[in-house]
Amino acid sequence: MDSIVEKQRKKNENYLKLQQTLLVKSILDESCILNQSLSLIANKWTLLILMALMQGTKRNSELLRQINGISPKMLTQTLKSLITYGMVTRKVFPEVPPRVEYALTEFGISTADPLMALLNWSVSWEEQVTKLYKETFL
Amino acid sequence: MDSIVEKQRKKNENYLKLQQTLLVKSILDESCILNQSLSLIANKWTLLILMALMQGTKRNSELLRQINGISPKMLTQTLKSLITYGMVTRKVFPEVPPRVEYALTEFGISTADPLMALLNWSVSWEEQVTKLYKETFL
DNA sequence: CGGTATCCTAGGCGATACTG
DNA sequence: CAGTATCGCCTAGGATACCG
Repeated sequence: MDSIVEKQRKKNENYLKLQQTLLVKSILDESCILNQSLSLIANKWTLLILMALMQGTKRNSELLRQINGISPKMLTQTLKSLITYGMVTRKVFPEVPPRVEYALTEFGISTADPLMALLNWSVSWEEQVTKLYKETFL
Repeated sequence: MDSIVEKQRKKNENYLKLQQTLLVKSILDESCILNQSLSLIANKWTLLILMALMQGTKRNSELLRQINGISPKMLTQTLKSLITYGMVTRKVFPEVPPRVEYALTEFGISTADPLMALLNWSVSWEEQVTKLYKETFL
């Protein structure tokens, strides 16, 4: 575990790095690289599917059961886009009844990095975030 | 700079950490903490405003000029939500003509952590991300 | 200068029903 | 089991015009 001082140092480091990056890359544009990547993963179910598949290969029905509230349509739809993104692979077994397995590609697995950072941030500001979410969206 | 081997180790670490977290926290829900925090920052202009303010205190007109494509309405609207989120402060100077300055709070600055992680990921998969973004949204 | 108010549209998302 | 097809809502976001 990092000490508090260490965490503070890291925080300022990232703050300064972002400032520098701003000067180098033109990212104050609606199609900046940050918005581009966000638009790929910031959908209602994308995260949840990625997270579920981090546990390993899963079938359609497993995902349907484990992801709370998702409909078959949205599951298929989101999986489709994840496949075209190259984040998920789809493997069909020619059996009766049919069996289809979904798994993460290397690209899909790589999303664990930003997601972990977001999770760490979310947890360290959890009270604030949850309060705001409730007030704003519920 | 980390070596390639070191980067690979870190990647697997995050992958495994996420797996473990899944077991502990119930995050396969549409109001999981990850989706909650994403819903706060994953809007079209939120990121850009946060990034712009990482450079320091700014006036309304400065933001309007620096953020490519944003309309006055969306700037005000997004700033408002950022203020209720406690990420941005608004300071009015009683002058003529009026002057208003926006700055990041500690909470706002803290978003540099997940944003930096997302930026690192975006850059290391830039070719892929940009290609997908173009195909999907343009 | 720094906002509001009003109207409008595209598309994300849901519900329901049907197929191989 | 693992999908498609259809319809329809709702709201984020844009255009435009008007205050203090």
